[in-house]
Amino acid sequence: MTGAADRIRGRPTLTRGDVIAAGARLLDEVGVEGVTMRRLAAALGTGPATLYWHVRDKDELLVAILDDSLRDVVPPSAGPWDRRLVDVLQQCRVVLRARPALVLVLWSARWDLGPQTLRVADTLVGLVADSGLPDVEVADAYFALFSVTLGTVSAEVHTPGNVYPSEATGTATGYAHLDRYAPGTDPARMDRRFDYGLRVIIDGIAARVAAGSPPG
Amino acid sequence: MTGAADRIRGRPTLTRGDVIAAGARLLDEVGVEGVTMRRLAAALGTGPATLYWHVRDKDELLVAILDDSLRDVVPPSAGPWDRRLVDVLQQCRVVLRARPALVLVLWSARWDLGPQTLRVADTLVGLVADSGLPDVEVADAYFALFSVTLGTVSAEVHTPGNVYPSEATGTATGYAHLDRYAPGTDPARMDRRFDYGLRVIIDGIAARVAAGSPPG
DNA sequence: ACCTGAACACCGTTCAAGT
DNA sequence: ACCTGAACACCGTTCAAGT
Repeated sequence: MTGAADRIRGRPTLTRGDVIAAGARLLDEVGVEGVTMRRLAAALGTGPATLYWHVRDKDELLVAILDDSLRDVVPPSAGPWDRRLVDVLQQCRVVLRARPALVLVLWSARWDLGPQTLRVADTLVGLVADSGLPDVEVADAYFALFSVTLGTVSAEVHTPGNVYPSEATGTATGYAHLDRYAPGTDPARMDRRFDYGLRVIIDGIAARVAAGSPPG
Repeated sequence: MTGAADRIRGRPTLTRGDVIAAGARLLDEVGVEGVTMRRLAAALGTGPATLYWHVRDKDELLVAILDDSLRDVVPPSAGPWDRRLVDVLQQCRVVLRARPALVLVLWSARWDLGPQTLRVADTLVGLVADSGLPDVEVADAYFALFSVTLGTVSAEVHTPGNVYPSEATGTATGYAHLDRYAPGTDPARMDRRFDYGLRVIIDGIAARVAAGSPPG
């Protein structure tokens, strides 16, 4: 009784790929907290126990969905290192914003991630290295860029349309600097803020490279 | 029947402060995933329903614990803006590393946070403003520093002793840049990485300020 | 004002048993 | 090899009822 034979009749055998694809679809439909082993099973017309034949646990499922999502990230083949870097990180942001649950998977920073995830990470680290930074600094600089990218997604996803109180009410809140510089996280601002974050880090990298050896 | 009168006898009345303090203690003892309304109730010798008289829900409890934890963060009273900034962020890192569940609360970036949390945020934004950056850029630069701080805690807390495979096994993994630049997240490395992340952003800020008007 | 018991509507995971 | 039902050991939250 192979899956293929089954698929010819009305009773298709579930594959690991089916489970992951359905998981991704569920993530898109019901959001972060809606993804449940039981709900996923129901969407596949089976019981929760069945899923555990195809994936070890919920965490492995999320790692697999992340990997599948990153398949579409394709680095540009030409251009200066910083433009290519920003381009790839922008693609990552788009992918992660659509499936915010995956941010937590990436934060855990284990290295038993899928091949697509590692491919993207490898690409990014390579582009940072192209800056001319000393070898020991490459991973550290990569981490800063990575943090800003995941941070942007985290901030914009949890509370869309999130304006700092003094802007909304027009009255001061008693926190002078917050009132003045308005660190809200509404979508329009996060677009600018993401680009700015990457830019300021890239400027910092360029300054170090230009200085020849690391200052301060 | 006031709380004070009760406390004189053996039957002290529970206060909101008691619940929050016990919550913080539980967080320290059992870690992120161990903090449960039911477990917290048990630690206080009562049932879960009782807690809901003192806090609206679990989220409000975590916001309150975060705020209480940040009470100890005290900005240095003198020194150049960048040294003070790094000092405060380092204190934040220490507090958050002890209670990693709170990182998620901060990422959600709502503004109905406690007074201590807003005080620390206000201080940090003020210090960034002291750099001389144009007003519109202050919140953006703050966000980059904030991201690296929370990112560092996230990465080091989820998987302590997390070395990239090629370092552990001595064999290449097929990802050339990852193999070469070894982006592991073990504690010793995260110490350096945190400082580096802040440094590279501060250098970027300084470069912008020096340039007079923002480049690129 | 403050607390309680009991319930509602869920979770992730395991495991013996089926085909 | 793959699936199932039923159970285990939990969750957060609500609510009528008690003192």
